[in-house]
Amino acid sequence: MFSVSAKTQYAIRAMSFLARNTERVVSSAEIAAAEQIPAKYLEGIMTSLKNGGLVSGERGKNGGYRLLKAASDIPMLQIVEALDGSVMPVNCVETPDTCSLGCSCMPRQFWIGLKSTIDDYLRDCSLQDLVEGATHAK
Amino acid sequence: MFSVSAKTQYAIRAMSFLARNTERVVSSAEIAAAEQIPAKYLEGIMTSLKNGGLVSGERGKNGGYRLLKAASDIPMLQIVEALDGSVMPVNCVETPDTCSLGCSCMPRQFWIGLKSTIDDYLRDCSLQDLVEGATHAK
DNA sequence: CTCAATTCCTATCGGTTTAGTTGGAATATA
DNA sequence: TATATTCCAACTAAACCGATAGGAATTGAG
Ligand code: FES
Ligand code: FES
Repeated sequence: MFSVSAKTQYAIRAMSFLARNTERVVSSAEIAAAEQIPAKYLEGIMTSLKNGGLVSGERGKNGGYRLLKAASDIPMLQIVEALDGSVMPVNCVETPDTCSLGCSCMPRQFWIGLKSTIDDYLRDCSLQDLVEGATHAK
Repeated sequence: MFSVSAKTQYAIRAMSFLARNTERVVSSAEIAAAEQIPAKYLEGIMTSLKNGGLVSGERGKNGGYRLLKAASDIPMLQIVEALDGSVMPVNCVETPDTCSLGCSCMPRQFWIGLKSTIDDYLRDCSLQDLVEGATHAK
């Protein structure tokens, strides 16, 4: 339960690779090779990261990607949301009318609390923290 | 992302119904009607809850289910795990050799931290808390 | 200008999971 | 015996996921 998609895991590895190579532009193919990610699959992931405002994509020969911000300014939450959308235990957290038992039923607060707990954890950890291995030392 | 299955949501509603009717034995059909859950589907869910040691199932006419413990002694985590298995962001949290980049790579600690954050939240909230609506007031 | 390297877009595919149904066996009560 | 119930197993339709395929658009190098 609550499993993280392969896509998101790939994205994190790719981002961490970029964080370790900030001085240059890195091609999707190079990342794929280094991090053992299916090359064609990674292309789509990189586009999502770009659309999420996390990396810049430079097309054409010698093109590639680079981080748009310092790794310490990139909360893990942002990476996760760029790929899988926002953390959302149940639909009715955002749209209460989705619940078949009517708006704001009992469990709703419980899910809202869970969402904010997860969000907080993911927000408090930056890409830099992850790269340094200090992921849980807040 | 991190969405909760319909099965688990149904299970929680069913459990909360039982928590509000502790004095008697309640049939699966009655729960289904009250909580608007597909009756036949709920049967399977109730069996899982029974196998998880949360409810007792009494067969035959006038049979049904009841909570095996006081609602205040049932952490939400236990309900969730009875249905969807344990909270597990990525495989390698349990089995490190699953990681294609070798054991205990960088992101691993990050996922372990996330898992324990989620587990803690789900453990600290009891079925009783949920029924009372005091889900996040720890 | 041409070629190669690259991002970017769209479609498709096989596999797995999920939500739900069907049908019925076992069990208990009256 | 009839009925209400849990319990068990197979099945289905739809959605989702990881991955692949093919190619258009863009850019730099020669
Ligand atoms: S408002 Fe979400 S379960 Fe009712
Ligand atoms: S040990 Fe899990 S991603 Fe490497």
